[in-house]
Amino acid sequence: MRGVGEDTDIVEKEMYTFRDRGGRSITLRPEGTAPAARAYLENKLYAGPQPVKLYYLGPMFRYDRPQAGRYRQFHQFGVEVFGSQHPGVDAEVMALAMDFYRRIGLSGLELHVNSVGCPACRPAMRDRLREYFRPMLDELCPNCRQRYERNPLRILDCKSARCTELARQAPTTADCLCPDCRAHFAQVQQYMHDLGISFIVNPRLVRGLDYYTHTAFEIMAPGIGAQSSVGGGGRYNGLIEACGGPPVPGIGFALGLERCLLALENQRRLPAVQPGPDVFVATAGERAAREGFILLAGLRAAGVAADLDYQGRSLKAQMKYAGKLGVRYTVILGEEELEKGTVTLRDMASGSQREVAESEIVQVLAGLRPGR
RNA sequence: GUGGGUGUAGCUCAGCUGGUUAGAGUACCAGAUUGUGGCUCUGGGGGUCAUGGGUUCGAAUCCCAUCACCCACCCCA
Repeated sequence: MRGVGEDTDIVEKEMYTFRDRGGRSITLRPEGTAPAARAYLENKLYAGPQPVKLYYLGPMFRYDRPQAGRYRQFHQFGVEVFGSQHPGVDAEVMALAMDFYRRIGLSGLELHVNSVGCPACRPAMRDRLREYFRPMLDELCPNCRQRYERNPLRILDCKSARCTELARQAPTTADCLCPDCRAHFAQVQQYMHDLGISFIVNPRLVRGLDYYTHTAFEIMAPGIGAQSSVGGGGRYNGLIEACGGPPVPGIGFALGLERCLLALENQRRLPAVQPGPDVFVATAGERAAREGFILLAGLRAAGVAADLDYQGRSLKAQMKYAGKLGVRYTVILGEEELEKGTVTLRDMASGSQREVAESEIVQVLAGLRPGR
Protein backbone atom coordinates (compact mmCIF):
# COMPACT_ATOMS: atom_id res chain seq x y z
CA MET A 1 0.00 0.00 0.00
CA ARG A 2 3.06 2.20 0.03
CA GLY A 3 2.15 3.49 -3.36
CA VAL A 4 -1.31 4.57 -2.38
CA GLY A 5 -0.47 7.27 0.11
CA GLU A 6 -0.62 7.93 3.79
CA ASP A 7 -3.87 9.75 4.24
CA THR A 8 -4.65 9.05 7.89
CA ASP A 9 -8.23 8.08 7.21
CA ILE A 10 -7.17 5.52 4.69
CA VAL A 11 -4.57 3.90 6.84
CA GLU A 12 -6.20 4.05 10.23
CA LYS A 13 -9.88 3.75 9.47
CA GLU A 14 -10.61 2.14 6.18
CA MET A 15 -8.08 -0.59 5.74
CA TYR A 16 -9.03 -4.03 6.92
CA THR A 17 -5.95 -4.86 8.96
CA PHE A 18 -5.39 -7.58 11.52
CA ARG A 19 -2.69 -9.87 12.86
CA ASP A 20 -2.40 -13.44 11.68
CA ARG A 21 -1.27 -16.40 13.76
CA GLY A 22 2.34 -15.58 13.17
CA GLY A 23 1.82 -12.07 14.47
CA ARG A 24 2.24 -10.54 11.05
CA SER A 25 0.18 -7.52 10.18
CA ILE A 26 -2.11 -8.44 7.31
CA THR A 27 -4.15 -6.01 5.24
CA LEU A 28 -6.83 -7.17 2.85
CA ARG A 29 -6.68 -5.34 -0.47
CA PRO A 30 -9.06 -2.37 -0.61
CA GLU A 31 -8.97 -1.88 -4.37
CA GLY A 32 -7.44 -3.26 -7.52
CA THR A 33 -5.38 -0.54 -9.14
CA ALA A 34 -2.33 -0.79 -6.89
CA PRO A 35 -2.20 -4.60 -7.18
CA ALA A 36 -2.50 -4.31 -10.95
CA ALA A 37 0.31 -1.76 -11.00
CA ARG A 38 2.39 -4.12 -8.88
CA ALA A 39 1.72 -6.98 -11.27
CA TYR A 40 2.79 -4.77 -14.15
CA LEU A 41 6.02 -3.92 -12.34
CA GLU A 42 6.91 -7.27 -10.85
CA ASN A 43 6.43 -9.05 -14.14
CA LYS A 44 8.24 -6.33 -16.06
CA LEU A 45 5.35 -5.97 -18.43
CA TYR A 46 6.74 -2.56 -19.38
CA ALA A 47 9.45 -4.43 -21.28
CA GLY A 48 6.93 -5.89 -23.72
CA PRO A 49 4.75 -4.22 -26.32
CA GLN A 50 2.71 -1.29 -25.04
CA PRO A 51 0.07 -0.57 -24.03
CA VAL A 52 -0.73 -3.41 -21.66
CA LYS A 53 -4.41 -3.94 -20.94
CA LEU A 54 -5.38 -5.82 -17.79
CA TYR A 55 -8.57 -6.60 -15.96
CA TYR A 56 -9.41 -7.95 -12.54
CA LEU A 57 -12.49 -9.26 -10.81
CA GLY A 58 -12.62 -10.19 -7.18
CA PRO A 59 -13.36 -9.41 -3.55
CA MET A 60 -12.10 -6.22 -1.91
CA PHE A 61 -12.28 -5.19 1.72
CA ARG A 62 -12.68 -2.08 3.80
CA TYR A 63 -13.28 -1.59 7.48
CA ASP A 64 -15.90 1.14 7.29
CA ARG A 65 -19.15 1.00 9.16
CA PRO A 66 -21.43 -0.68 6.65
CA GLN A 67 -24.42 1.07 5.12
CA ALA A 68 -26.54 0.77 2.02
CA GLY A 69 -24.17 0.04 -0.83
CA ARG A 70 -21.12 -0.22 1.35
CA TYR A 71 -20.00 -3.55 2.70
CA ARG A 72 -16.89 -4.72 4.41
CA GLN A 73 -16.40 -7.31 1.72
CA PHE A 74 -17.51 -6.34 -1.73
CA HIS A 75 -16.59 -7.16 -5.30
CA GLN A 76 -15.06 -5.03 -7.95
CA PHE A 77 -14.51 -5.45 -11.63
CA GLY A 78 -11.90 -3.22 -13.13
CA VAL A 79 -9.57 -2.63 -16.06
CA GLU A 80 -6.23 -0.89 -16.30
CA VAL A 81 -4.27 0.27 -19.32
CA PHE A 82 -0.57 0.88 -18.82
CA GLY A 83 1.82 2.49 -21.23
CA SER A 84 -0.22 4.96 -23.26
CA GLN A 85 -1.24 8.53 -22.71
CA HIS A 86 -3.26 8.74 -25.88
CA PRO A 87 -6.60 10.47 -25.19
CA GLY A 88 -8.36 7.80 -27.23
CA VAL A 89 -7.45 5.33 -24.50
CA ASP A 90 -9.22 7.50 -21.94
CA ALA A 91 -12.32 7.41 -24.11
CA GLU A 92 -11.97 3.68 -24.70
CA VAL A 93 -11.82 2.96 -20.98
CA MET A 94 -14.88 5.05 -20.23
CA ALA A 95 -16.69 3.49 -23.18
CA LEU A 96 -15.91 0.03 -21.86
CA ALA A 97 -17.39 0.94 -18.48
CA MET A 98 -20.53 2.41 -19.98
CA ASP A 99 -20.92 -0.58 -22.26
CA PHE A 100 -20.78 -2.89 -19.27
CA TYR A 101 -23.63 -1.03 -17.57
CA ARG A 102 -25.63 -1.00 -20.75
CA ARG A 103 -25.19 -4.71 -21.24
CA ILE A 104 -26.31 -5.65 -17.76
CA GLY A 105 -29.40 -3.53 -18.31
CA LEU A 106 -28.73 -0.37 -16.32
CA SER A 107 -29.97 2.92 -17.68
CA GLY A 108 -30.26 6.50 -16.51
CA LEU A 109 -26.66 6.62 -15.33
CA GLU A 110 -24.66 9.81 -15.27
CA LEU A 111 -21.08 9.83 -16.44
CA HIS A 112 -19.23 12.73 -14.86
CA VAL A 113 -15.89 13.64 -16.41
CA ASN A 114 -13.22 16.13 -15.48
CA SER A 115 -9.55 16.83 -15.88
CA VAL A 116 -7.61 17.31 -12.68
CA GLY A 117 -4.45 18.55 -14.33
CA CYS A 118 -0.91 17.31 -14.06
CA PRO A 119 2.20 18.12 -12.02
CA ALA A 120 2.76 21.08 -14.33
CA CYS A 121 -0.52 22.84 -13.64
CA ARG A 122 -1.40 21.47 -10.21
CA PRO A 123 0.68 23.98 -8.21
CA ALA A 124 -0.89 26.92 -10.01
CA MET A 125 -4.30 25.37 -9.46
CA ARG A 126 -3.67 25.15 -5.74
CA ASP A 127 -2.36 28.67 -5.54
CA ARG A 128 -5.42 30.08 -7.25
CA LEU A 129 -7.76 28.12 -5.05
CA ARG A 130 -5.97 29.18 -1.87
CA GLU A 131 -6.07 32.74 -3.08
CA TYR A 132 -9.81 32.46 -3.64
CA PHE A 133 -10.65 30.78 -0.34
CA ARG A 134 -8.29 32.76 1.87
CA PRO A 135 -10.80 35.54 2.69
CA MET A 136 -13.50 33.06 3.67
CA LEU A 137 -11.25 30.61 5.46
CA ASP A 138 -13.08 30.71 8.78
CA GLU A 139 -16.43 30.15 7.07
CA LEU A 140 -15.34 26.80 5.69
CA CYS A 141 -16.13 23.60 7.55
CA PRO A 142 -13.35 22.30 9.81
CA ASN A 143 -12.59 19.61 7.29
CA CYS A 144 -12.11 22.06 4.48
CA ARG A 145 -9.86 24.23 6.61
CA GLN A 146 -7.52 21.28 6.68
CA ARG A 147 -8.04 20.67 3.00
CA TYR A 148 -7.04 24.27 2.40
CA GLU A 149 -3.58 23.39 3.60
CA ARG A 150 -3.24 19.89 2.32
CA ASN A 151 -5.20 19.76 -0.90
CA PRO A 152 -7.47 22.72 -1.66
CA LEU A 153 -8.84 20.90 -4.71
CA ARG A 154 -10.93 18.78 -2.42
CA ILE A 155 -12.84 21.78 -1.12
CA LEU A 156 -14.63 21.82 -4.48
CA ASP A 157 -15.83 18.34 -3.67
CA CYS A 158 -17.18 19.11 -0.18
CA LYS A 159 -20.82 18.22 0.44
CA SER A 160 -21.38 20.72 3.22
CA ALA A 161 -23.99 23.22 2.08
CA ARG A 162 -21.95 26.23 3.16
CA CYS A 163 -18.78 25.07 1.47
CA THR A 164 -20.65 24.29 -1.72
CA GLU A 165 -22.09 27.79 -1.58
CA LEU A 166 -18.72 29.37 -1.03
CA ALA A 167 -17.11 27.32 -3.75
CA ARG A 168 -19.66 28.34 -6.34
CA GLN A 169 -17.56 31.21 -7.67
CA ALA A 170 -14.27 29.48 -7.13
CA PRO A 171 -11.92 28.90 -10.02
CA THR A 172 -12.45 25.44 -11.41
CA THR A 173 -9.93 22.94 -12.62
CA ALA A 174 -10.84 23.99 -16.14
CA ASP A 175 -9.60 27.52 -15.46
CA CYS A 176 -6.17 26.35 -14.41
CA LEU A 177 -5.21 23.60 -16.81
CA CYS A 178 -1.91 23.96 -18.60
CA PRO A 179 -2.01 23.95 -22.41
CA ASP A 180 -1.09 20.25 -22.59
CA CYS A 181 -3.80 19.20 -20.15
CA ARG A 182 -6.32 21.42 -21.87
CA ALA A 183 -5.51 19.86 -25.22
CA HIS A 184 -5.64 16.35 -23.82
CA PHE A 185 -9.01 16.93 -22.19
CA ALA A 186 -10.42 18.47 -25.36
CA GLN A 187 -9.32 15.46 -27.35
CA VAL A 188 -10.78 13.06 -24.83
CA GLN A 189 -14.10 14.83 -25.22
CA GLN A 190 -13.80 14.70 -28.98
CA TYR A 191 -13.22 10.95 -28.89
CA MET A 192 -16.20 10.55 -26.60
CA HIS A 193 -18.34 12.39 -29.09
CA ASP A 194 -16.97 10.17 -31.83
CA LEU A 195 -18.12 7.16 -29.84
CA GLY A 196 -21.50 8.73 -29.26
CA ILE A 197 -21.24 8.53 -25.49
CA SER A 198 -22.93 11.28 -23.53
CA PHE A 199 -21.25 12.66 -20.43
CA ILE A 200 -21.31 15.61 -18.11
CA VAL A 201 -18.23 17.76 -17.67
CA ASN A 202 -18.10 18.26 -13.94
CA PRO A 203 -15.34 20.64 -12.86
CA ARG A 204 -15.99 19.76 -9.22
CA LEU A 205 -15.08 16.14 -9.72
CA VAL A 206 -11.78 15.70 -7.95
CA ARG A 207 -9.42 12.91 -7.17
CA GLY A 208 -7.28 13.29 -4.15
CA LEU A 209 -3.81 11.97 -4.60
CA ASP A 210 -0.90 13.36 -6.51
CA TYR A 211 -0.44 10.57 -8.97
CA TYR A 212 -3.85 11.25 -10.44
CA THR A 213 -3.53 13.25 -13.61
CA HIS A 214 -5.72 14.44 -16.44
CA THR A 215 -8.95 12.50 -16.80
CA ALA A 216 -11.09 11.67 -13.79
CA PHE A 217 -14.57 10.19 -14.08
CA GLU A 218 -17.32 8.75 -12.00
CA ILE A 219 -20.58 7.01 -12.83
CA MET A 220 -23.59 7.74 -10.63
CA ALA A 221 -26.82 5.79 -10.30
CA PRO A 222 -29.71 7.63 -8.66
CA GLY A 223 -31.89 5.86 -6.15
CA ILE A 224 -29.56 3.43 -4.44
CA GLY A 225 -28.94 5.40 -1.27
CA ALA A 226 -26.19 7.68 -0.13
CA GLN A 227 -23.54 5.67 -1.93
CA SER A 228 -24.67 6.44 -5.44
CA SER A 229 -21.42 5.90 -7.30
CA VAL A 230 -21.44 2.63 -9.21
CA GLY A 231 -17.97 3.06 -10.58
CA GLY A 232 -15.20 5.44 -11.38
CA GLY A 233 -11.67 5.82 -12.49
CA GLY A 234 -9.16 8.04 -14.08
CA ARG A 235 -5.69 8.56 -15.34
CA TYR A 236 -2.73 8.06 -13.00
CA ASN A 237 0.36 8.93 -14.95
CA GLY A 238 2.40 9.18 -11.78
CA LEU A 239 1.44 5.91 -10.12
CA ILE A 240 3.91 3.45 -11.62
CA GLU A 241 6.74 5.82 -10.92
CA ALA A 242 5.48 6.38 -7.37
CA CYS A 243 5.62 2.61 -6.91
CA GLY A 244 9.26 2.59 -7.88
CA GLY A 245 8.94 1.83 -11.57
CA PRO A 246 9.65 3.70 -14.78
CA PRO A 247 7.51 6.74 -15.64
CA VAL A 248 4.72 4.84 -17.37
CA PRO A 249 1.28 6.42 -17.84
CA GLY A 250 -1.85 4.54 -16.91
CA ILE A 251 -5.60 4.78 -16.76
CA GLY A 252 -8.31 2.53 -15.44
CA PHE A 253 -11.67 2.19 -13.81
CA ALA A 254 -13.31 0.01 -11.20
CA LEU A 255 -16.95 -0.69 -10.65
CA GLY A 256 -18.71 -2.12 -7.62
CA LEU A 257 -20.73 -5.19 -8.44
CA GLU A 258 -22.98 -4.96 -5.39
CA ARG A 259 -23.88 -1.41 -6.27
CA CYS A 260 -24.70 -2.51 -9.78
CA LEU A 261 -27.03 -5.09 -8.29
CA LEU A 262 -28.63 -2.45 -6.08
CA ALA A 263 -29.17 -0.21 -9.08
CA LEU A 264 -30.57 -3.09 -11.14
CA GLU A 265 -32.93 -3.93 -8.31
CA ASN A 266 -33.95 -0.29 -8.04
CA GLN A 267 -34.71 -0.21 -11.75
CA ARG A 268 -36.44 -3.58 -11.51
CA ARG A 269 -34.08 -4.99 -14.04
CA LEU A 270 -32.73 -7.82 -11.94
CA PRO A 271 -32.99 -10.90 -14.12
CA ALA A 272 -35.10 -13.72 -12.72
CA VAL A 273 -32.94 -16.33 -11.11
CA GLN A 274 -32.50 -19.55 -12.99
CA PRO A 275 -35.04 -21.97 -11.50
CA GLY A 276 -34.07 -25.43 -10.37
CA PRO A 277 -33.82 -28.53 -12.51
CA ASP A 278 -35.81 -29.03 -15.70
CA VAL A 279 -36.80 -32.61 -15.03
CA PHE A 280 -37.87 -34.45 -11.90
CA VAL A 281 -37.77 -38.21 -11.56
CA ALA A 282 -40.63 -39.44 -9.37
CA THR A 283 -40.79 -43.06 -8.34
CA ALA A 284 -43.09 -45.43 -6.50
CA GLY A 285 -41.72 -48.51 -4.81
CA GLU A 286 -38.24 -49.66 -3.96
CA ARG A 287 -37.31 -51.22 -7.27
CA ALA A 288 -38.48 -48.15 -9.12
CA ALA A 289 -36.50 -45.93 -6.79
CA ARG A 290 -33.31 -47.76 -7.70
CA GLU A 291 -34.16 -47.69 -11.37
CA GLY A 292 -34.93 -43.97 -11.09
CA PHE A 293 -31.60 -43.34 -9.43
CA ILE A 294 -29.85 -44.89 -12.41
CA LEU A 295 -32.08 -43.05 -14.85
CA LEU A 296 -31.22 -39.76 -13.12
CA ALA A 297 -27.53 -40.36 -13.68
CA GLY A 298 -28.24 -41.10 -17.33
CA LEU A 299 -30.20 -37.88 -17.74
CA ARG A 300 -27.46 -35.82 -16.18
CA ALA A 301 -24.83 -37.47 -18.32
CA ALA A 302 -26.87 -36.39 -21.33
CA GLY A 303 -26.82 -32.80 -20.09
CA VAL A 304 -30.34 -32.70 -18.69
CA ALA A 305 -30.68 -30.83 -15.38
CA ALA A 306 -32.62 -33.32 -13.29
CA ASP A 307 -33.24 -34.29 -9.70
CA LEU A 308 -35.16 -36.80 -7.59
CA ASP A 309 -36.40 -37.29 -4.05
CA TYR A 310 -34.13 -38.39 -1.24
CA GLN A 311 -36.60 -37.81 1.58
CA GLY A 312 -38.63 -40.99 1.13
CA ARG A 313 -41.67 -39.00 0.06
CA SER A 314 -44.82 -40.59 -1.27
CA LEU A 315 -45.46 -40.28 -4.99
CA LYS A 316 -48.03 -37.60 -4.27
CA ALA A 317 -45.54 -35.66 -2.18
CA GLN A 318 -42.94 -36.10 -4.88
CA MET A 319 -45.31 -34.57 -7.40
CA LYS A 320 -45.93 -31.69 -5.05
CA TYR A 321 -42.21 -31.21 -4.61
CA ALA A 322 -41.68 -31.34 -8.36
CA GLY A 323 -44.33 -28.66 -8.75
CA LYS A 324 -42.56 -26.43 -6.27
CA LEU A 325 -39.25 -26.92 -8.01
CA GLY A 326 -40.92 -25.64 -11.15
CA VAL A 327 -39.71 -28.42 -13.42
CA ARG A 328 -41.19 -28.66 -16.88
CA TYR A 329 -41.28 -32.43 -17.01
CA THR A 330 -41.65 -35.19 -14.48
CA VAL A 331 -40.66 -38.73 -15.28
CA ILE A 332 -42.85 -41.15 -13.32
CA LEU A 333 -41.57 -44.63 -12.69
CA GLY A 334 -43.46 -47.30 -10.72
CA GLU A 335 -44.24 -51.01 -10.77
CA GLU A 336 -46.52 -50.70 -13.81
CA GLU A 337 -43.84 -48.99 -15.85
CA LEU A 338 -41.19 -51.45 -14.71
CA GLU A 339 -43.36 -54.31 -16.00
CA LYS A 340 -43.69 -52.68 -19.39
CA GLY A 341 -40.19 -51.28 -19.62
CA THR A 342 -41.56 -47.76 -19.98
CA VAL A 343 -41.77 -44.54 -18.04
CA THR A 344 -44.54 -41.95 -17.86
CA LEU A 345 -43.52 -38.52 -19.07
CA ARG A 346 -45.66 -35.75 -17.62
CA ASP A 347 -45.70 -32.19 -18.88
CA MET A 348 -46.17 -30.23 -15.68
CA ALA A 349 -47.65 -27.14 -17.28
CA SER A 350 -50.36 -28.88 -19.27
CA GLY A 351 -50.74 -32.01 -17.16
CA SER A 352 -50.67 -34.22 -20.22
CA GLN A 353 -48.79 -37.51 -20.02
CA ARG A 354 -47.45 -40.08 -22.39
CA GLU A 355 -45.66 -43.37 -22.24
CA VAL A 356 -42.07 -43.53 -23.38
CA ALA A 357 -39.86 -46.59 -23.60
CA GLU A 358 -37.38 -46.50 -20.77
CA SER A 359 -34.57 -47.06 -23.21
CA GLU A 360 -35.51 -43.90 -25.06
CA ILE A 361 -36.42 -41.47 -22.31
CA VAL A 362 -32.95 -39.98 -21.95
CA GLN A 363 -32.77 -39.28 -25.64
CA VAL A 364 -36.29 -37.90 -25.72
CA LEU A 365 -35.69 -35.47 -22.85
CA ALA A 366 -32.31 -34.43 -24.17
CA GLY A 367 -34.00 -33.78 -27.53
CA LEU A 368 -36.79 -31.71 -25.99
CA ARG A 369 -34.18 -29.28 -24.74
CA PRO A 370 -36.25 -28.45 -21.72
CA GLY A 371 -33.83 -25.78 -20.61
CA ARG A 372 -34.26 -22.15 -21.44
C1' G B 1 -14.18 6.95 13.85
C1' U B 2 -19.55 9.71 15.05
C1' G B 3 -25.02 9.54 15.49
C1' G B 4 -29.80 7.02 15.21
C1' G B 5 -32.60 2.42 14.69
C1' U B 6 -33.46 -2.91 14.99
C1' G B 7 -32.54 -8.01 17.10
C1' U B 8 -39.07 -13.03 19.12
C1' A B 9 -40.23 -19.98 14.59
C1' G B 10 -36.54 -21.04 8.10
C1' C B 11 -38.95 -16.02 6.38
C1' U B 12 -42.19 -11.44 7.51
C1' C B 13 -43.79 -9.83 11.97
C1' A B 14 -47.53 -9.33 16.60
C1' G B 15 -46.86 -9.64 21.82
C1' C B 16 -50.38 -2.68 25.18
C1' U B 17 -47.83 0.59 30.47
C1' G B 18 -43.74 -6.72 33.49
C1' G B 19 -48.28 -11.65 35.37
C1' U B 20 -50.27 -18.69 33.47
C1' U B 21 -47.86 -23.88 28.89
C1' A B 22 -44.75 -17.12 23.74
C1' G B 23 -48.59 -16.19 19.00
C1' A B 24 -50.13 -15.18 13.62
C1' G B 25 -49.20 -15.41 8.42
C1' U B 26 -46.06 -17.93 5.34
C1' A B 27 -42.73 -21.94 4.64
C1' C B 28 -41.94 -27.12 6.07
C1' C B 29 -44.09 -32.33 7.11
C1' A B 30 -48.38 -35.60 7.05
C1' G B 31 -53.46 -36.77 5.93
C1' A B 32 -58.48 -35.79 3.04
C1' U B 33 -60.24 -44.14 -0.49
C1' U B 34 -55.76 -47.86 -2.99
C1' G B 35 -49.73 -44.62 -7.89
C1' U B 36 -50.06 -38.13 -9.87
C1' G B 37 -48.32 -31.39 -8.30
C1' G B 38 -50.89 -26.39 -8.62
C1' C B 39 -56.81 -24.69 -5.27
C1' U B 40 -59.09 -25.89 -0.57
C1' C B 41 -59.60 -28.19 4.33
C1' U B 42 -57.55 -30.76 8.76
C1' G B 43 -53.59 -32.00 11.84
C1' G B 44 -48.33 -31.79 13.18
C1' G B 45 -43.12 -30.54 14.07
C1' G B 46 -40.29 -26.14 14.96
C1' G B 47 -38.30 -20.72 19.29
C1' U B 48 -31.81 -20.90 25.04
C1' C B 49 -37.56 -14.21 22.75
C1' A B 50 -29.26 -11.96 19.90
C1' U B 51 -25.67 -12.77 24.25
C1' G B 52 -24.17 -11.75 29.43
C1' G B 53 -25.39 -9.42 33.84
C1' G B 54 -29.01 -6.62 36.98
C1' U B 55 -33.99 -4.98 39.20
C1' U B 56 -38.38 -7.96 40.75
C1' C B 57 -42.35 -12.77 44.07
C1' G B 58 -42.32 -12.92 38.64
C1' A B 59 -38.78 -10.29 32.59
C1' A B 60 -39.70 -11.33 25.46
C1' U B 61 -41.45 -6.79 28.12
C1' C B 62 -37.69 -2.44 32.70
C1' C B 63 -32.04 -1.11 33.41
C1' C B 64 -26.68 -1.82 32.01
C1' A B 65 -23.01 -3.99 28.93
C1' U B 66 -21.44 -6.77 24.67
C1' C B 67 -22.22 -8.50 19.74
C1' A B 68 -24.58 -8.49 15.02
C1' C B 69 -27.40 -6.18 11.35
C1' C B 70 -29.76 -1.67 9.13
C1' C B 71 -29.62 3.72 7.94
C1' A B 72 -27.00 8.19 7.90
C1' C B 73 -22.39 11.15 8.83
C1' C B 74 -17.25 10.80 7.69
C1' C B 75 -14.55 8.92 3.74
C1' C B 76 -13.97 6.55 -0.81
C1' A B 77 -6.84 5.41 -2.12
